[in-house]
Amino acid sequence: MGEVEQKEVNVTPIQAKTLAGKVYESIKSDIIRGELSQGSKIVESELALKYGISRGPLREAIHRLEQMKLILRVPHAGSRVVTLDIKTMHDIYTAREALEGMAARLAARHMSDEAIVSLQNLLDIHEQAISESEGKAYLQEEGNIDFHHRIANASQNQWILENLNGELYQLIRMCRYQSGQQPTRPATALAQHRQIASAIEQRDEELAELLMRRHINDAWKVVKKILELQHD
Amino acid sequence: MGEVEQKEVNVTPIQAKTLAGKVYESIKSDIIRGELSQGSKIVESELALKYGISRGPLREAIHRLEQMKLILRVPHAGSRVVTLDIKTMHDIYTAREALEGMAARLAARHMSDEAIVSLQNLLDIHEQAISESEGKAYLQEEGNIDFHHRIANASQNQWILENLNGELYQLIRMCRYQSGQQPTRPATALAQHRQIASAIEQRDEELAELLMRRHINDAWKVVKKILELQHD
DNA sequence: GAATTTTTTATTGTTGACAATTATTGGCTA
DNA sequence: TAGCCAATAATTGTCAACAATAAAAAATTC
Repeated sequence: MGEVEQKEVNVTPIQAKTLAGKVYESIKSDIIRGELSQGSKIVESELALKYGISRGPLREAIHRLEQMKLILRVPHAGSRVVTLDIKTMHDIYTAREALEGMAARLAARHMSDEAIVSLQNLLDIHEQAISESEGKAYLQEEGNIDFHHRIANASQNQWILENLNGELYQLIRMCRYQSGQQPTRPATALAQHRQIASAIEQRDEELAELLMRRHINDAWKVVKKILELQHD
Repeated sequence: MGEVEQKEVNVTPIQAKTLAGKVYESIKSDIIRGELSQGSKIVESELALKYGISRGPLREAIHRLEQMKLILRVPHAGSRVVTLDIKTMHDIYTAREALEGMAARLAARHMSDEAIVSLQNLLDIHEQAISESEGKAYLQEEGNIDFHHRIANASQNQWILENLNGELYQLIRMCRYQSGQQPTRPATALAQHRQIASAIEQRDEELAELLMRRHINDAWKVVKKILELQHD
């Protein structure tokens, strides 16, 4: 038998074996894609009818969405889809800067040599994708996400991992999706990714954290401009 | 019109106006105080009977506890009280270091002059309490918590605020409570608090973050020793 | 006697009806 | 007509019974 270990990491392993879980995924998708618009009211009986389930599991789905900060709920008054204004997004990017900076530091400490090689291979593929197809925005975006996921995984910190993958990335995806952000500055981002990977390879924790924080801060500046342009 | 802005921050404003909310608070207290021991199984019907409510709101309370990472739930198999082993606590303290370090940086940027004065007054009171009553462990602990709360509030970052006050502090309180940790090194902690307050007063963001991270890292070392001593 | 299959039991997931609360509307008074 | 109060409607919170799933126990077979 091969000693190949299954690198299955618990990144929301489709625990949608229950009705509430499935509906949670559906509504989450609707919110991120903007089908349920920001700030719109959530009425339990409506959604229960729409998804063909009773109010019990739907309620549980709503609670999970509240946990993911995708909806805001006030007792006896119902719930609304979250509104991603500039202040909210700034808070999120700042928190992300802190957590992912720490994740990069931990990755420099814990990432295996093979994982580092694999990470750099990923960046090679990313570079190729950029030069070959200048329009393939989607692939570039996926590559970007993949890079950050690997750093978070390599941190081996369960709390940071869950919060990055869970709340933060989803809210960022939602913002990106609904503001129609193109894969801005792909070459610049790639260069920064290479720097970070290099710092990790050299086991330079301090530098890895510094570069990651700078990288995320740069990303925020771009997002901020887009949001300001949009909401004026 | 006075330009005085209401600085009311949403620190869990006792939204226990519903049955589920009250029972959530009760169970949370039981878990933190160890009445429901770590790793013990949670049976819905039992708890519903114990607290005199039906399974509906109890289920909601359980979901909230899961959200706060106080219990772990697996579909169709029930839920268990979380077990705070050393690895878990290390993850939590590391995440706290990242978030609260950033909070200190933001506090140095945003905290009002009056709030800074008030913060230093708090430290004076803390110092007095230490010298006067060497045994009043509880008060010292409360002062410690109060200090960190004020920093988190001053960050004006909703995400960081909610996650520090919500999940992280509660898990830390639970660990502290159940391991019977005395208010270790009160003089040292106070000195570090003064340093941090001073950095904030001087609006030195870099220093404030650095000192806060060092402070939390020191606290972790103490906790780690206690846990190692306990679980051997 | 050990292992596997089947039956039983315990626990969670789901449902629809009922109660409580809040928001809305209509009517009344100043 | 404007403002306030009461009645109504809509929505959330709660309950108890039912269905489905998974764990535990018993029985059967090799």
